[in-house]
Amino acid sequence: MGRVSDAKTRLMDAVLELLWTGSYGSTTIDQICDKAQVKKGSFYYFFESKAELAVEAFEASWQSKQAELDRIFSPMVPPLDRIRKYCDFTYKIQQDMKEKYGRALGCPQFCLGAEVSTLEGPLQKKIQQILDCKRRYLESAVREAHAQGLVHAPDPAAKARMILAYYEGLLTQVRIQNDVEVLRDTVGGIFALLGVKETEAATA
Amino acid sequence: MGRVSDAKTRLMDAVLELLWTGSYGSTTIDQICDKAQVKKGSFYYFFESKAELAVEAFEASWQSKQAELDRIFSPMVPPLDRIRKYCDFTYKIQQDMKEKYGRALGCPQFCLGAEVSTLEGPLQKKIQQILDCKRRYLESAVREAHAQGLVHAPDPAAKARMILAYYEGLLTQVRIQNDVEVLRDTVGGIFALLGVKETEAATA
DNA sequence: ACAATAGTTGACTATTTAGTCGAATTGATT
DNA sequence: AATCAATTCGACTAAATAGTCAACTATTGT
Repeated sequence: MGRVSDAKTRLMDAVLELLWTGSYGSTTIDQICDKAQVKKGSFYYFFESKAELAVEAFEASWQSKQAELDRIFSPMVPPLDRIRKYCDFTYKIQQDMKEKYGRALGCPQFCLGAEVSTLEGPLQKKIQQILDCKRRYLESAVREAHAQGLVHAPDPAAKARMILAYYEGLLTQVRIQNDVEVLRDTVGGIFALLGVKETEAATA
Repeated sequence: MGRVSDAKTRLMDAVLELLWTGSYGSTTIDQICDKAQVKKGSFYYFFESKAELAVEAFEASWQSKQAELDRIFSPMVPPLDRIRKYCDFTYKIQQDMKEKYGRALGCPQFCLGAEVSTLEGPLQKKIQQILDCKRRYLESAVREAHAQGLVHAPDPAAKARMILAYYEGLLTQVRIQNDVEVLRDTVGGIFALLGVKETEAATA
């Protein structure tokens, strides 16, 4: 019983947007409440701190993102095509955000991770966990590509780490330079890291 | 005439340390003043804001870093060796910082850039400028490696951007995971991006 | 020695931000 | 339609942070 509300969801949406378009440090609880149209009393009814809200918000948004990644990294798709699709997907998101906010925004997890990683605590843990998930998607694709003889990658986990570093590094450059075109040849770089032969790379 | 002081330098040292071990948003003017042993009145005597201090501090620290980079990227050194030396240099710094602060810290410019890039303004400009400088060091090495037939890189600027993305991405992972060993095979990844032949890579 | 200048100080105000609480309201359940 | 848990609200306090200023001090050049 009792009344129902989507205020919690609104708060989570608001914090995600504010963190992405700004930063953790620059985002205040008042700002979050304003954007979510929720009074501060209600904020503290649902969450005990900005950090706790951020953890729940990232967790929830990651859940829905995973659904898309499951499609992109489907075992039904040839492994190198998964990577191509992933790059296209990312590029589109960045374009949309630039359209929507007038600014390229990069990767929310990676940026937040860089900002809060010296604090320790549940938020930093959650970020680490999400980034590790991303790596494992890549790892599975690399492993299969290796098994199929498309690349030489006896240690797929290590290769995936390299790819993720490159990929997140590019996205952060996109944010810093406010230029989506930095992503232009993401796939090229990843394939170079994998040592994909030109002939394989050309295959659509 | 008048009295002399190194308070300005102390403030710049303090802010660099606080930004690196923490973040821009988490660093307050009071904290900076405490660490530098300078009273707030003096802070505002020298600087008009945290942002202005940060710009001057990054500029100064970059000046001294450039001296080291000029040595590492000396035209007297074979181009691929420059890259090797640069990676070693970076690895040592990260180790020292982990030793000193009990934490791996990554790249101060890149982390700060990711954090403040949506603000626009002189600080973000300064960061962009420094990162572009780094890219040009790499670019010159890539260009020469290409000229010497060590790699195929008809567009050295683009290759340098890729390398920088990978390199900064790794450093940020170092920070997020608090693990310097992520840098273990930095050179390997860079050479893969460059398409260095195994035989060339082996050359010491 | 002393004037001029560069730097220092602490005590102050103003503003922003976090966090609290009790009373009011709403809507699902019975 | 009565109940009551879930939620909302606003007005509050407390704390942290930014920023100001006039008086003070030390150093340097003449």
